Amino acid sequence: MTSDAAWLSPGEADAWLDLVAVAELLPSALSTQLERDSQMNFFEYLTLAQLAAAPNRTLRVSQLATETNATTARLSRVVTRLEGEGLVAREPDTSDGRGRLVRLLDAGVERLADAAPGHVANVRRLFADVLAFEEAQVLAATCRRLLARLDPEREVLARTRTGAGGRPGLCGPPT
Amino acid sequence: MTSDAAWLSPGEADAWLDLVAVAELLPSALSTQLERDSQMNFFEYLTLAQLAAAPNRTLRVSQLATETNATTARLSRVVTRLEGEGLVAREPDTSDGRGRLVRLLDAGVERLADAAPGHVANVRRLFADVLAFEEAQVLAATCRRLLARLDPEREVLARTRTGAGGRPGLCGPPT
DNA sequence: TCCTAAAAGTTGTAGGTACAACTACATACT
DNA sequence: AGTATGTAGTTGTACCTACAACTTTTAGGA
Repeated sequence: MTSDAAWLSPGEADAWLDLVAVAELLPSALSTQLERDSQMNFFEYLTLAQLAAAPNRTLRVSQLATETNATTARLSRVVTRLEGEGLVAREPDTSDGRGRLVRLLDAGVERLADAAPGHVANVRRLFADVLAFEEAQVLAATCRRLLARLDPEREVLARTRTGAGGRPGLCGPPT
Repeated sequence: MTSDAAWLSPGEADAWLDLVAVAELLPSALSTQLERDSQMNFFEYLTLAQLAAAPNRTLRVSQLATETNATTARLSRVVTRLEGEGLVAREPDTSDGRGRLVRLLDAGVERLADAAPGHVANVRRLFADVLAFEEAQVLAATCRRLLARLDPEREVLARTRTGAGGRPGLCGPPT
């Protein structure tokens, strides 16, 4: 929007590096806490949380992938892990034989509920308690503009039913 | 700053998830382009770029680590890789026998110069061309507040000599 | 119906990263 | 000097993820 010169201006470059630093440090900060306190990484937490928010606690692999910002390959491996711990189950998709459904089991709900308080406290410490509400909203709006470039399909596929379950694991305990 | 309730408000949670999505997608988007076009990942690019900006193209391992938002363990492995490709060299630190210096070699400068146009074009596409300058500055200010929590030592250690070399590889070609 | 093209998942393989343990050196204190 | 404590960096090990190839199923024509 500013110019289309070959290089970045110093101001742009500094801003860019600040964003890159956050992107680099944030995921590991989340996973570190969860691995220490709850024997799971952040991606697994997000997977369980998205399933908990889904109707019938069930989601197609591909839909779960878009909601967790991952590829189906990555998700397949994670589901295998979670399945091995008895937290989720795979079921056939009767409406389309290619797909498979992933369902959150009671043990998974329990595991999410156990992990949630510590995780949310961490999110408050790293994010919610640092920014004023207004500031967080401005940040989110900017992030959504970036996401339109980072993952154009996101607009189309995801957010169809977002927030339906009240975001268990963030806004409240999983039911 | 807003409240210290146990859970997040829906507005906070949505904002949080937008930031998390950016943090998840941004690094891989950068690495994908660099691996395709220049046979290096984003972390390696950043390492070379920070060295290029350093006086005498030389930095201590620990300082290079803070400037790339990494641990020394991770950096040690990356330096070994870059050394194997003849892009950097390790030298003893005469002022402190514990430390080691990493110096960017001419081949490394060349490699960075080759990779820079494609990478910067990607940064423009994903970031600089998406946001107005003002918007990017606001984003950066917010990121810096988050970084204060994510990495408290950052304030102390880094940014001592930041920008000294004009950010080669972002604001211009490496000299 | 048959055949081709596309979509959904899964997995072999390779490579990067984290944690913790370890070596080597420096600093402080007695 | 001599010892204890801390710092800088490296590496063994285990785990996670990416890419690409592959299987299965669906959808769209000829």
